[in-house]
Parts: sequence; C-alpha cells; structure tokens
Amino acid sequence: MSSKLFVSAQEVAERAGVSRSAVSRTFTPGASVSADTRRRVLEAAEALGYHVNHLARGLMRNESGIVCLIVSDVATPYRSALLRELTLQLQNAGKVAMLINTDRSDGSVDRALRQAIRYRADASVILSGLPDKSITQLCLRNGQRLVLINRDDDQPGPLKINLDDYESGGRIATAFVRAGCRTLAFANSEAGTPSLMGRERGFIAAAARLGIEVIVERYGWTGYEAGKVLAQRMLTRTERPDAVFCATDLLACGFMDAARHQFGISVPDQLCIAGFDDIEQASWSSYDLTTFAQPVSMIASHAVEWLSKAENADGEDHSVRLTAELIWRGSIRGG
Amino acid sequence: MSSKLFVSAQEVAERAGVSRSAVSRTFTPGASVSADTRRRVLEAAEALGYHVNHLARGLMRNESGIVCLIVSDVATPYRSALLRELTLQLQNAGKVAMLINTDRSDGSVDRALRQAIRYRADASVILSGLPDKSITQLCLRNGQRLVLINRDDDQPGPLKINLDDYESGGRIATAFVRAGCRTLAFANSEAGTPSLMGRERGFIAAAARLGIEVIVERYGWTGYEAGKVLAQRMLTRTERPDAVFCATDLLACGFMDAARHQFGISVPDQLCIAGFDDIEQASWSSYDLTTFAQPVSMIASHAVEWLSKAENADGEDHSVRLTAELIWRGSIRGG
DNA sequence: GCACCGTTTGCACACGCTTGCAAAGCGACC
DNA sequence: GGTCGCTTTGCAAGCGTGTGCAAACGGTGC
Repeated sequence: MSSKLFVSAQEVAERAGVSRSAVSRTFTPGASVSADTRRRVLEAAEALGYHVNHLARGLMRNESGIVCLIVSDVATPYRSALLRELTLQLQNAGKVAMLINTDRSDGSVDRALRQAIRYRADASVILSGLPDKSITQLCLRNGQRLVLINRDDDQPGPLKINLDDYESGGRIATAFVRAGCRTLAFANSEAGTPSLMGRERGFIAAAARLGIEVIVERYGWTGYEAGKVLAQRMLTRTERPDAVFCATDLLACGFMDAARHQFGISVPDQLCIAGFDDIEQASWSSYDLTTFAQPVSMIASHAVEWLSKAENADGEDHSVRLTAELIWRGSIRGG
Repeated sequence: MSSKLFVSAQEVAERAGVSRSAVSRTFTPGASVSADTRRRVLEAAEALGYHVNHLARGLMRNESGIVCLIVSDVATPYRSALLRELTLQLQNAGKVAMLINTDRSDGSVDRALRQAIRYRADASVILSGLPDKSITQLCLRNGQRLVLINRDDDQPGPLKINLDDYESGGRIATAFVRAGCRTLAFANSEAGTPSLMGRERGFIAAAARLGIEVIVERYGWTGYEAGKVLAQRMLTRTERPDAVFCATDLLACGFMDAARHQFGISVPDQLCIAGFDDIEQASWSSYDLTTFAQPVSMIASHAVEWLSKAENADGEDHSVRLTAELIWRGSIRGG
C-alpha cells in the first residue's frame, strides 16, 4: 500500500555491480564471498538502506526465527518477569518473540497455536492455559518445537519445565511448625492449576505427617483481591490460623493487607505468612514476605536452549524439574 | 530442518480437486469463490491441517500483519499493563504483536527498529527510548507506521501520544496546598524523560504561582529502590517536606515505605504523597496512593486505530494529547 | 603451456502465496 | 440461436530470498 517499496537485494546488486546471489551470500553467515565484493555490497546496502527480508528468508529456509510466547495475565508481576527474561534470552539467541495474549475467551490457546503455525514460528512457549492434544500434535508434526512452563502436562513431545511445588509446600509447612505455629492454613485460588494444587497437596501432606490438619480455602482468581477475600473467610473462623501459606505472592499480599488493616493482626507475631513466586513486591518493606523464588532466568534458559537445539530427538520424553529457592524474610517468626 | 514439512495450498487443492487459486481465494476474505468449492476446500484443509503461510502471504501483499512493540522494563507494572492492552487490541484488529525488549545496551531502539524492518512489520510502537532520526526516516520511507507513546518527540511522521503531564503536576500542587501542606517536594529519577520532566516543571510552576518553592531531588532509575533513596535524602533535611509528588507510583511506594518504616512518619497525617501511573499496587491498602491514572486503554486504542488506518496522510502532524485522571485515595489528607 | 585445485560467481529454480487476466460457465432476454 | 452480463475458475507471473550446480577465476607445480 505504500508508495515506496522496500529496497530489495536486486537493487543492491545493481548498485554494487554484482549479482543478486552475491548480495544474498553477503548476508548469509558462512557463505562464500570474497572480501572485495562483500565490502562493495555492504556499502551499497548501507547507502540504500537495505535490510534482508526475513519473511522471504523464512520462506526459503523453512525457519522463520520467530518464537511464539503464549501467555495470559501479562500484566501480572510473575508473568511479566518471566516474559522479560524470555524475550531477552531469545533475542540473545538470534530469535524474535511473537507475543500472543490469551486473556478473554477460553480455548484461545488453541487459537494462539494456530496463529503460531500461520507465521511458521520455529517454536512456541506456553506460559498459561493448556492446549488441546490435537493441536499440539499438529504443531509437532510440522516440526514446531513446544515448551510448556509450569503446565505439568503428560503429552510426549514438548519440553516440560516444572517446579518442585509439592516439596516446596512441604518445606514451608515444617518451617511454620518450627516457628511455633500450630494452626496451619492454605489459601488457594479456584484456578486449580497443577502447580497451585501441587503446593497445596505438598503442604497438606507434610502437615499431616506432623499431625496437623490444614484449613484450606479456595477463592477466585489468583490475585490480590482474592487474597483479601480469603483472609476475610479464614480470619473470622473460630479456630483462627496462626500461619497461612498462600499459593501465590499476590494472594499473600492481599491476605496480609486484610489481616493487618481490617483485622488488626500483626505479622509475623500473631500470624505467619508465606507466598510463592518472589515477585518484586514481596521484597517491599510493607510486605517483607517469605516466599519461594521461581528460577525465572533458569526457566528461560532451559526453554531457549531446547528450542535452539538443531537435533529434534523425537520419542524421548523431555522434562525438567527445577527447585524453587526459599527466600527467608520477615513474615515468618525466627528467621 | 524438520522431516515433515508444512502442508501447502497445492496439496489442499489436489485433495479438493480444484486449482491452487481456489484454495487461496477461499482463505482471502472478499474473493470470488462459489459456495460449493469453498466447502470442499475447507474440508480438505481441515483434514490436512492446512494453515495459510503468513510469511508468503506477507511477501505477496507487502503487508505482514506484524506490529512491533519496542519496550524496555517490560516487567514494570505500568509497562506491562500497557503491553497487555496493546497486544489485546492489536489482536482484535487482526494484527499480531512482535515484542522487542530493549533492556541492556543503549541505542538498541535503533536495532529494534531494524529488526522491525527485517520482518517487514506494518508498524512499530515505541514505548521507551527514542530512536535516531535517520532510522525513523528509514521506517517511514518504507511505509512503516510509527507510534511514539509518551516520548514527546517533535519528528513529523509518527503518531505521537502524550499525556498532560505539565497540567497534572499543577493539579497535584494545588491539591497539596488545599490539604494544608506548605513544604512541597518533587521526587524524580535521573532518567530525564520528557514526561517525567513535564510533571516536574508543571508541579514547580504551579507551586511558584502559590508562592512556594519546591524541593527537588533526582536519583537513579524510576523504581521502588530509588524511591527509598529519595526519601532518605529528603526526609533528613532540616526543612522536612510535608508533601511529596513522586514522578511515578513505583517511586511513591518506595518513598512511602521508607517514610513509614525507617522514619516512623505517618501518611497522610505528617506527610502527603502522590504518584503517577495508577499501577495496581497503588490501590493496595498498604499504600492507598493518590495518583494519576494513565488512560492505558485509550492510549492503546488510539495507537491501534492509527496504525490500521489505510490512508497514510503524509505531511500532516499527528499528535494526541490525553488527560490523566486524578484518582483520589488516602495518601493525601481531606479527600 | 598444461593439468590441477580451491575459491568465487552467476544462473536458474524453488519456497508458498496472491492476483490480473482471460477463458469458461450459466442464465436471461430479445 | 445469438448476444449480453455476471460469476467462477485456471493460468501464469510475480513477491524477495537461499542454494545446488557448473562455469569462471586465480594461483601452483611440473
């Protein structure tokens, strides 16, 4: 639609007095070009403002350099931190990120993957939601790499990166008991994600081993407001908990704010709180929240390394388990 | 490199017993295909798992459907909120977002724009940094649309979306004075962005009209930690301010935390605080921060509308000024 | 001069798609 | 039946690039 079109390799070739192939080879690392023609081509390209057309290149090479990031709740602290790390490391690996937001409308992960196929993305990274088996099969059949982060799926083919949610739940339970807490609670959302449920189950199991039954509540979406509601529900019980593990830092922040400002409860003296994710706000002095840090950078590097690998070792089951690091702060007594 | 290639329109055509053009037309809205062939093509496509190759389509149409979002500090609350809105609205407009992260290494905005050109992006939206004039000219010459958000540049050609930073600064100054404050301060970062400086100048000017000289400090990058440092600097002065306007909510949160937890100052009784952006944390009850809401959704819709417009009215100067809405909360006395 | 070898270069085809153009099909009307 | 008009269809020419292949080149060693 533009009056002036982009400048093509042909024009550069004419100006440099060489063939079009020479231009192409100049911009293809490892191709055979003499130093002299290379220089002349580069000069002409610079003068004309030439840039290789990656659409055409991708068409030829059958490799676009595009990696699709499929994600909902982009504006959430944890998600955006992961997004940051992924884009950065992808760029370092010479790839470029295509961002597909799957907020609103369910089943849109499938739609997103279709979009990834249309743009012939070399790979897709799924940070949220779970795709239908048929569509992932379609992706894999077309040679598209797939990475599932914290999705805990059992489909063979994609790389699956997960955390030790269950064990983390256990660790925090013993930490609570060691801090002298006796009435343990778990605050969860209704999302029912495998990672969230893993934390819950691990926490309950470890408490059971210590002879403690855990109060569990689930409400709403995994955000600040839900944390407040959960606090209202749990702190008005006759047997009020003196320690609560929130499935997420956002929940924990909401819970803590409600406990302090609506119930006048002091943290950690009367109530110990722990969260998960280690979002930036967890370190803010208003919260000073003990939590588990997701190894965001390591997650990203595993993902990027896998999807840049030339060899597609089909058939094997690729799955990575990383451990979340317990960040000890002031929301639990006796650090 | 994959053993099996993607399925092409040719294969669909053969299976459906029609020509390749028929397949192409079936997937081109508004093209002339009979209902019968259309049905047969769709059936064959579904069976084979065919998806139009947007790289090839973009090559032909000279219109990729890709929009580049160039942004640093992706994990920041305000930026990620804007990102969320942009991706969502772009998708609704039938575009797809390519995310380029310009953290680390300066001048990378230019590199990002080059990347946008390589992928023949229809447009680029710049959320941070400022590109060199030569490179924006190159983009415009190639028919690539450009949107600058809060960059306050004077280059003709791109759409420039800005806020009434200066006026907002003025409004908050009078609000402080009306609340009985007498010693006004402005906490800024050293970034020196036009929007940040606009708020500062507007605040100072309005205070001057009321006969008040403003204490100004600038430090570091526009984040929580910088806010803490600024508090340390300002609250140890002999003439301690009783109202501070922070250029950003993140600064304000840090400032408030330091004021309360390190200096034992009560907000808003002894110190009124205001911020800018209305990030989610501003509404959290630990902060309850009076601030200006950026009209994120409107910013995004202006950007998307402009870059989907068919007509490229060259020569005209396109610039939009939006007003930030004052969100009145508890960090200023007497709301 | 000639055979040999390694490097550089150009030709031409392929990638998967869109689209102008003309031919074909189909009714309807005189 | 012939003419006109409209819709549908296939052909083929591109879009900008990568790359195999063979020819051209340039330098050795005899």
